[in-house]
Amino acid sequence: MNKAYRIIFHIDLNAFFASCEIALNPALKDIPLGIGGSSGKGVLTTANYAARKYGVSSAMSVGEARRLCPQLKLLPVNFPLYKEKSQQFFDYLATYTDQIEPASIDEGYVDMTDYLDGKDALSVAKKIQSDLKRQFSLPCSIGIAPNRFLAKMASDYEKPEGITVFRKRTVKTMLWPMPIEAMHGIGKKTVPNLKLLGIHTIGDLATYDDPDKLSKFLGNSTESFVQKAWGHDPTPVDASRQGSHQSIGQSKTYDPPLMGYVDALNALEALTFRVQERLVEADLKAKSIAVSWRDEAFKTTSKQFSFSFHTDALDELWFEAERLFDTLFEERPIALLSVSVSNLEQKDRLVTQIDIYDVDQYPSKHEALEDTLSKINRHYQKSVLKKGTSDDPS
DNA sequence: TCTGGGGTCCTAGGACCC
DNA sequence: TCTGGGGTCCTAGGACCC
Repeated sequence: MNKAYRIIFHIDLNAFFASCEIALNPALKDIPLGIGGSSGKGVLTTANYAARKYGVSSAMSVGEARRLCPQLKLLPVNFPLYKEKSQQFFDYLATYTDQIEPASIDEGYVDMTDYLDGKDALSVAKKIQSDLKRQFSLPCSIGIAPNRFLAKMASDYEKPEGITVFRKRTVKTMLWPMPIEAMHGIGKKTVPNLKLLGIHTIGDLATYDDPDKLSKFLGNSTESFVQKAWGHDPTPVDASRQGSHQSIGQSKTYDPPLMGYVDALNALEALTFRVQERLVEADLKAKSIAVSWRDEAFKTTSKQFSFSFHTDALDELWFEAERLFDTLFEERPIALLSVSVSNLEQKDRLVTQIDIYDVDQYPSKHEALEDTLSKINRHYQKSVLKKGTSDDPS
């Protein structure tokens, strides 16, 4: 960990959901395949490369995909399968080093510096690529570079199944000619703004001479974007992020939209239930909960509440979810509902703050629970009452 | 061609504290 | 009667990513 020069791999599984389906059923390999939207609505999460030849891509609506490729085969999302394949992928990487930072279900940064220790990076990358294909039927692209940003850009350079090395000294010849929209972190809202400044390539961004104008569009991140355009990225691979969460959320699109309060509340309950389940599975407790909904014009409204404590209790989460929803509810169609918890803490790292009850004091666990619930309810009524009067001008 | 479901991080204003 | 400067936390919304 003390070498000045680091060698980072960014490994990206190609057309991941589709590749998982093909691993399960190899006959699908050469058939144009889309994952998601199998109800005939919605968008595709993934398209395999046979479908991409027709211009079909991820996030495309099923209608348009069908228009481009009428024979497209659609499969529903099989998330448990993808989780399993993802686990195989990261377990395999762990045979090299523990310096792995997952970036999503199908990609990760790996600091290979210590492992390589003089070995040829390109040969190792080739072995990783062929092992993943042979053992798990997972095709991938690999970027090799001295930092995370360059490694990410390198893995994008050739897809599918490419291996690309980005060096500091090739930044001007390989990175700079790339269009600005290819830069990781620059999205479709920012691109037109940058083009207005005459910035069309990553090189244009690197050499732009008016940082004040830039920061109008890039804010506090201006410096870091410009540094990245020069091939600099000091952010280390952070292995502690393995399996960690900043938030856990469940959302669902309703088509047709939900119309009434009761239907919406039922839907909200199901979402809250799942969130709580996942929270418990992850051994976490949350301090904040948020409810949001989207109307038919795609406008999203949200409301959030922070407890004075961390919790994973369904009654507490549901009480707040429902209350938040009540303050948001309007008699209008609801196209999407979402419940999410954040401000998470590992359960075993939390000290029990209040000893609410001592089971031994009570004749039965049931009575203990009843008493606790009524305490909690009183607590909530008080806090709601307080909140209700806080706008009072007196 | 209308727009899934899972996330992360940033921004800006306000409350509150010292 | 007017009112600094620094810091933290909270909230709503938005950009971006896969």
